[in-house]
Amino acid sequence: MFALLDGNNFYVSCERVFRPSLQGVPVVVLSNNDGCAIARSNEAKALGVRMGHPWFQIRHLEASDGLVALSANFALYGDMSDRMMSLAAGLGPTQEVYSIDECFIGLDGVRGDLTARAHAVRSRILNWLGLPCCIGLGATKTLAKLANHIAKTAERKPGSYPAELAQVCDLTRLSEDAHDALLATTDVGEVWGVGPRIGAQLREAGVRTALDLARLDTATLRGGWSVTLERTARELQGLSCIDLDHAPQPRQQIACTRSFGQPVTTLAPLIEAVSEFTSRAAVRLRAQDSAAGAVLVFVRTSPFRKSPQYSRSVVVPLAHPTQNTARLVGAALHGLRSIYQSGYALAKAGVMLVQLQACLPRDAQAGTTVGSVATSVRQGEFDFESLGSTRDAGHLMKALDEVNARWGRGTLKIASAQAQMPRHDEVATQWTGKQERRTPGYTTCWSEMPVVRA
DNA sequence: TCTGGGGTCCTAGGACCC
DNA sequence: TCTGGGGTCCTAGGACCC
Repeated sequence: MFALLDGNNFYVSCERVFRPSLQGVPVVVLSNNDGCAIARSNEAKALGVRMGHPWFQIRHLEASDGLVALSANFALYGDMSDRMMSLAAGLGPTQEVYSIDECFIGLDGVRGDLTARAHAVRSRILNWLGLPCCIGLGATKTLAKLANHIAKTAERKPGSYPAELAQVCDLTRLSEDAHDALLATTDVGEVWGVGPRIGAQLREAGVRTALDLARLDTATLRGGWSVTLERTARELQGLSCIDLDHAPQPRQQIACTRSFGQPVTTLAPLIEAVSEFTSRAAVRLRAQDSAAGAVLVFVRTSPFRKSPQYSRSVVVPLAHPTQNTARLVGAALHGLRSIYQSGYALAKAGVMLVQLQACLPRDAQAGTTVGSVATSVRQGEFDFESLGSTRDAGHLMKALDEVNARWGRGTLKIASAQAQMPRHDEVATQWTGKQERRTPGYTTCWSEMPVVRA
């Protein structure tokens, strides 16, 4: 048996904790570059603002309806998330943090009234942190997700579901008939694992509700769709197929990509941006103690513009897997130069560290054999391993990460990119995304902490 | 004028092998 | 005109998630 706890309109709720005047007001939080709405208060949803709605299409609501838009403050949301997850963990013995605003809790072995327990945890999170959340309980993860959807919808749209299911919905307490009746009033597209495409296909085939999907037979599911959807249908029937993942594996790839604040037409700002993206990805690479076997770089124009389109990517293999920022940046810039072409208004670039593997012991890492060099030369791989001593680089990276953790990101930077060009402020501001509505780092920056006056 | 970022899994099809 | 069968591995693309 599982619970799914999910923060309501999470980013907006985090902002409201520190600006109570935003309660009851339509609020959206915008994505990087102030591009799209990625979180919406209930009032903003009522105005018709969709998830991912481009800001330029809804900004007129600022004047007409008092819509407030804020730039995303991920440092704040991450910190508030850590606090919420700590309190959520009190619900049961095992926890899977599924995303920044939700977690699954394994409830096996928990005695007593689980519904009451869920209400208590929900109240604690609201009282101690100021964050509203909803909790769903079900026999499987998919049913817990569905229960959470019902708990949220019952709260937000009175009359859509029985009022007693608002905030905390425990499907395991219901009779079979009541359980089925709820599934029969839930659109199939609300089921976890059913997206827009599969949802449309299912409706086309006459499968309109969660109950319809639960009752589809195996042959139809495998023939018409995939094992993934079959698993989802089993889970809806109460047969647990997806385990709690309380010890997540290291990531298989690490990406850092950004849209630019303004179109970029020259190489210099690209070099700076790609160096920065690679450095950020490398920090996360070392945090999970992995090494990358290759670096992917891409640049592209905006698909929304009529101007000439250009989109290229390249994978640069490394002679040896590494977690050294200098080598990763070297590979990334090598790739960038190979795909860069002047004459285009580039809107976005990114770096992905791929072919990740667990870091080798230091001794094995330091060894470069004649045979491996010969192989890499023959295969045309670029040997960035020769850029510096591996043994010293490990200590250097550790120092780099510690200094930046202590004094803030960017205190120490790789100079390789900047050394090749004069430093002009306009170079940086060209690729840096817009963040015109950022709130303070209330809980993550000493100088921006809220001040309470008696 | 202005349209996010970061992941995972599954499958089909091509390359290659015998 | 006529062109096997079976297997593995890899990759690109599609679909999903938040």
